[in-house]
Amino acid sequence: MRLSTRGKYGVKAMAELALHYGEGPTSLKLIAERQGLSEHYLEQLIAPLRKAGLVRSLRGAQGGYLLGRQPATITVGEIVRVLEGPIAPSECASEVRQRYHHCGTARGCVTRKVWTKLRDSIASALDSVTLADLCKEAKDVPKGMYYI
Amino acid sequence: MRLSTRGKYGVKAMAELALHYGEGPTSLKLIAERQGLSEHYLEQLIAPLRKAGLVRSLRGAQGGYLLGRQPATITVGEIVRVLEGPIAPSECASEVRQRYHHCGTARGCVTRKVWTKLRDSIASALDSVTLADLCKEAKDVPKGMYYI
DNA sequence: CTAATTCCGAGTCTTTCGCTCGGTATTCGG
DNA sequence: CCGAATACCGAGCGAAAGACTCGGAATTAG
Repeated sequence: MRLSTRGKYGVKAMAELALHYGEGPTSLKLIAERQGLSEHYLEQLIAPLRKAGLVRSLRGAQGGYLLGRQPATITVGEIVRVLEGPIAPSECASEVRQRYHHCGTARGCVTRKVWTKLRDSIASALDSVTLADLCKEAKDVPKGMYYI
Repeated sequence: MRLSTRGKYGVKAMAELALHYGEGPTSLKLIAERQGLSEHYLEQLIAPLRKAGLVRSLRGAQGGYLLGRQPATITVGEIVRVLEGPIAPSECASEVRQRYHHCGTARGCVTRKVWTKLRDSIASALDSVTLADLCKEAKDVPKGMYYI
């Protein structure tokens, strides 16, 4: 039940963009620095985000990235799905319909319902938080703090 | 956001035991057959379940495994935690307190709150389903069905 | 023109998954 | 008492995923 770094870093990067929404483009270098991430690795993550329209890019010097939409309209769930694929604790409970997926269980899959419930629970948790929400919280967080 | 096979198979195996609760021990071989799993692999999963007291074992011929407690008192969350460790979408949001975990973010970790919310959401979904619940559902499920 | 960027594809090292295998200890049925 | 059935144990292993790194091409502000 771990999120990979793709999802985690992706949300961090998007949050960074949200924090500077309306201030012009932010370069990857700056995002990476401010969030403590590898710039080269971030490159790989931002590409799909751009293709999905969640960010816009400006090339060349003084270029960088901008949010594709307003912070309040972008949810964490959307970002995670772009970077990690459909939410699915188990194959048989994917948001994307699996055709002819067979559990290989003689009596039918007893556990499928739990995973479906879990999937919905995850999705609704992630879909209920927007980048705007993250920004609001960010103001309460002191700088350079250690989290325990 | 995928559960590994450890969690999935573990819950299946436990459900199998629950379905035959009160009928004497069930051998691994039988569990594996009925749920379509590898017997050898199941061995590895049942060991920690036994150590955690979720199952009891009887050695020797005609031996096998029994639920350690009544089906209604064993939750899916408990099983998953035994087999996959503490629920934690991100290190910084583990159920088990991480001491001195640092996010490496200049302005403090903006995203931690979402992951904590997500963690709680996952935990409550998994903790709200017991083996008894799975058994109740199992009766509605026709045999050998393909799930789409 | 040049420096700062985005964009792209390939390569690499490590860890985790998902098993398999071989053997030992224990216990029941006959 | 013997043998078959079972639980128990530890090692090993191939494939896949994860988490990056690297080098270079295209683009654009100044």
